Amino acid sequence: MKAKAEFSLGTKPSTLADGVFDRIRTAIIEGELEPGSKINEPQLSKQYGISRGPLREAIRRLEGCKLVEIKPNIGANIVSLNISQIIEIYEIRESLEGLACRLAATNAIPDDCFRLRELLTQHEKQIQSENGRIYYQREGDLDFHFQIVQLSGNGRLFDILCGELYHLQRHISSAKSILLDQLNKIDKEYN
Amino acid sequence: MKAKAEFSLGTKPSTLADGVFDRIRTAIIEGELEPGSKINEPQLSKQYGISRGPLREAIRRLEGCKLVEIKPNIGANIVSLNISQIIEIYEIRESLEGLACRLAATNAIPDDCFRLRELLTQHEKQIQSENGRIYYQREGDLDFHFQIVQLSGNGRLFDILCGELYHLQRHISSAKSILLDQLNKIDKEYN
DNA sequence: AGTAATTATATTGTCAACAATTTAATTGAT
DNA sequence: ATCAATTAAATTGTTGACAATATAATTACT
Repeated sequence: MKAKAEFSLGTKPSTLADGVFDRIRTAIIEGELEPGSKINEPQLSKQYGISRGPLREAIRRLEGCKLVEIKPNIGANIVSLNISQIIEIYEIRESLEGLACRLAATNAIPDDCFRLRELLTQHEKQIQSENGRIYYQREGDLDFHFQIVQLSGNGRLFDILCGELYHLQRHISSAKSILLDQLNKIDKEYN
Repeated sequence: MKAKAEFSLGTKPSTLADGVFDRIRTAIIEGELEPGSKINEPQLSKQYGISRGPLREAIRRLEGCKLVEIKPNIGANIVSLNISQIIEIYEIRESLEGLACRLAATNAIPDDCFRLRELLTQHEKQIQSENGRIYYQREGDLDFHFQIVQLSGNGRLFDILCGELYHLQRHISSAKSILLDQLNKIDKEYN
């Protein structure tokens, strides 16, 4: 009887906390929120037009993805990885993607192999056309790995790699490209 | 000037959310909260004497550890693993503990090796005395693995194994022992 | 009686206000 | 002027109330 149902098409109805979680996550991954910077709850809640309650829940979910670090009574900071921490991630990827490949190899049917090969050639083309520069910071790089992990059939492996490590990977990449941009600017100024 | 500082010794002052997170986590791991059961926020908040705000944050942290699963507008359930999911965890442990061993082997100094050996003999004794029954459901089982992961020097590896997989491991073990207890009871009734 | 619709209850989601703590600014002393 | 102590501001932590949604119970109908 009531006048509701304004939305109807494609808009997922999940909670505010989940929605803002997604938005902040991409903001972190894209480098929009600077690594190491502090999260200001009043500011962010105003920016996203929600209350601090759901925002704090979103931050706790981000903590679960290892994208922010929360210190009691002090606040949350966007994660910032030093070189040794990046190496740590690569060590784990090295191990887990080996596992993923092994499992995928036993699961894949011919059609899967075909699509993988197709993806590879497609990526190759992209690398050639962009001279390899932009490619690695976009999601494209991880597509191939992503597919293999999915073929492994191990859901938890998927969670760890695709739900955590790959995000950090992209976070690193964008942080790296931002640094490169800054270096380029400095170069220009001093020329 | 004010009369405060009632606590003084050993009581960590962190937030309510963190405290209740710890308590619920051990409750889950110990099997006190039945796998698959629903989390009732009003009930739990009353039980732990806190408001629903920090409780919800604790639940979100538990989600990060993969100990509960949250469905929007429905609620959180204690995680319940079927056999194939347990196998998934073992596959990952197999891979990551291999990595941990490799790294630990390059880092360990003679003293570390000595302590590891000591731990092993100690565990062996415990297994003999308890006939191997109680041992595996206690933390003791994971001590040795825990030490090796620490020696690996890879902090993120530590997080994944000790912060998530080992907890689930203990969760599984206690769930298993509870099932065994129930079977024993049934056996007795029918004797 | 069985099932669909409707009402009632309970639970989750969200908000705004208050308390506690930390950080910044100000004051005062050496 | 420098540094410590004190006050002020801002931020985090917590709570209780209200809105929205889902579950349970009741009623009405075939």
